[in-house]
Amino acid sequence: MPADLLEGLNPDQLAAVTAPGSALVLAGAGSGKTRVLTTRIAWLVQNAQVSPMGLLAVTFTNKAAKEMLTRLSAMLPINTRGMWVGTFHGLCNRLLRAHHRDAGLPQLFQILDSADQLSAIKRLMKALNVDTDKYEPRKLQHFINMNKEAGLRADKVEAWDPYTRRLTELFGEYDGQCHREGVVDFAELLLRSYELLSRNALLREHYQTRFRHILVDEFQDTSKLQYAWLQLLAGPDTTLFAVGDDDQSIYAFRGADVGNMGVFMRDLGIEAPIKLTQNYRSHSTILDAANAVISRNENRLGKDLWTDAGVGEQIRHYQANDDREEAGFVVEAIRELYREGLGYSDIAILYRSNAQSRAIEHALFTAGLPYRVYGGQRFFERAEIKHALAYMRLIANPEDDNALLRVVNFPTRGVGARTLELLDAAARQGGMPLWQAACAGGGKNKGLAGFVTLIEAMRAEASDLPLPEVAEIVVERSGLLAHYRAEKEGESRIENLNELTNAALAFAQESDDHSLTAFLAHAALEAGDHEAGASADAVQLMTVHAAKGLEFHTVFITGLEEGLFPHENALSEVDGLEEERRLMYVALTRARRRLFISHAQMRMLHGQPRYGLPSRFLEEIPAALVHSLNRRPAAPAYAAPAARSPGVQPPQPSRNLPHKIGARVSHARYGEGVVSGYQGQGTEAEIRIAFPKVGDKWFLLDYVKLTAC
DNA sequence: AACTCTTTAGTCGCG
DNA sequence: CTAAAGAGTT
Repeated sequence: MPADLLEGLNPDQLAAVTAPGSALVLAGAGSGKTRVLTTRIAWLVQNAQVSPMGLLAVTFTNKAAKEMLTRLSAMLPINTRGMWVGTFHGLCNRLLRAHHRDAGLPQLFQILDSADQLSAIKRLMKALNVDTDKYEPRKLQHFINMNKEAGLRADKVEAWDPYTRRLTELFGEYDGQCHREGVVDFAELLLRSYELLSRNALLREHYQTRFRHILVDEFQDTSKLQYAWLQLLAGPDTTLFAVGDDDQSIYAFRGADVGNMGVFMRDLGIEAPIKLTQNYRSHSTILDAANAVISRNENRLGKDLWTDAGVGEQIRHYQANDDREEAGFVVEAIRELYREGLGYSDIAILYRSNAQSRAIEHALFTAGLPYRVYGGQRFFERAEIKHALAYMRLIANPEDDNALLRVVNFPTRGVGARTLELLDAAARQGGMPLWQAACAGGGKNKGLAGFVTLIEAMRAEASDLPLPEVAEIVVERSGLLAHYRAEKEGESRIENLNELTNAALAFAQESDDHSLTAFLAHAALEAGDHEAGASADAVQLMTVHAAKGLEFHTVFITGLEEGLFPHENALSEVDGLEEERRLMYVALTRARRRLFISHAQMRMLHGQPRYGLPSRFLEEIPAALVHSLNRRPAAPAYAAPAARSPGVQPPQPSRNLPHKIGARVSHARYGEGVVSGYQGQGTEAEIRIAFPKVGDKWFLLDYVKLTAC
């Protein structure tokens, strides 16, 4: 009954769920966003008689898509089969597989993840004899992806200077190589399916009539291209329902464009967004702090979170002398919380950058407290798994040069650099893939011939077997298992290889397409949460970015120092500070009940001491909401460095000059020298040292390691 | 081909 | 400092 469905919704949530036309929902942190989204889908099916076939819901992460489906099947008796629910990339993949001919792709096109893409780019640059000092592969990768995300192919990029012109040329060459090899990178999935829909009117109209309702989660994270893609899918009679929070937009650096929210309202003639401001997560002290901080931003649609859950505890602030002491404080506080009966997994420790986790991990480890660090290497990105997948890719398509190069000599079988050089030359001469060249001239090199035989044998053996057995055969026959058995530290790698069989098994059960290609696409699109011990009771360590969407009883926000949080690199970017502030807003709103914030006056960063002022975000939290845990009111935070280098004018307050001009210092490579000057600001700051033998040298102050002598 | 030494770079990171 | 990639050596 629909009545049940809508029970317990607040008036704003109800308005969102039952919105008659297109709507933009401004959903604050903890305001029941996912519930609104799933309830609306259920309501559309039950009440508005919309067929599941006519629904498309798109999210950013596989996790969110999965959760939506799980909740939905709990709400609805009917099956969710006909619905299109998934990530942008997942849905584009689906579209391109279904219409691969129209999209100009081979039926079994492979998906390159970012690492694959980078190695493809390196290979291309090598083949074209590009100077990789002048044109860095990573830069080119970024250039390509940024342009594709803006919807631009190489022939559409406007390049005014020779450097950009060359990059654009290489972009074109790269797309040519991808086309020849039948591979598609992540950005290409989107661009290609956008182009498919925009060129093919028949196809476009088919989907436009099919999808009556399109729902978008985390709309503030959509890029320009993703928005354009959505517009193509939405026909004149399609209702669009977008949910997002401009205050939680923290992914501008990877193409997200909050401006889409305003554009969306204008395009669809929406007068005002539906605002969900009642928060069901935190006490009001936490929300007041978050509201106060975010209110300093100028570019926002504007909303304040509120709750009827009560005031709650004050926020606790701790000022540490250094990062070790900060970590020690966190450990002590956690012990206390545990004694009070809190589970470890109810506690999260957040930091701005990954490098900060080391000190905290060390303290937790020494104290014997269980912890789990989020966002390490993902399952399908581990070297041994990528090796196994490369063999599987070769079974599916031996002309996959990327895959061949990855494993042609792994485990080693006597195919060295020289052999590869010859192979490459032969392939280029004949204008064919490496595999064909290897087959043709295979007799010359014993190892290479063995490789060809091996792959062919594996292909033959695997042809009629179910997916999990194919995985098993690949792992065994390729010699990977034997190789890692012989290795001293190969234990966990062998476990992972066995886990691959499990992953294939799980995939075969969940998906209705059991093909090898489908599994490979799955591996590329879902880097995988196959992590061991994920369910254990452990303190959760993660970056603020990784914490988005999660909530914890108790949250520690560490490293609240100028230059770190807000990060100095962000300050030089347009709207950088506002994005950092949104990041702080996300961090604050993760806490349900108890919030600790801390900063250190000194911290070791890249092996160098760094003195930081307390973050401005600390001052932006109203003092009445904060309780200081330092016995004495903290001394001015910036006393130590000034005292350390008397007489030296710091170029900026957040850095001290570690050595006086004229001081004798020692450098690991050049030996002893005399400090002769400074220049530059921020990360550019350099120190000049006169060495007796090599003369004057400039070093970046951030990285150089010097000892006084 | 395997191993070791040197060099380099370092914000955040979904698919 | 540290991890990873590249260069150089045996």
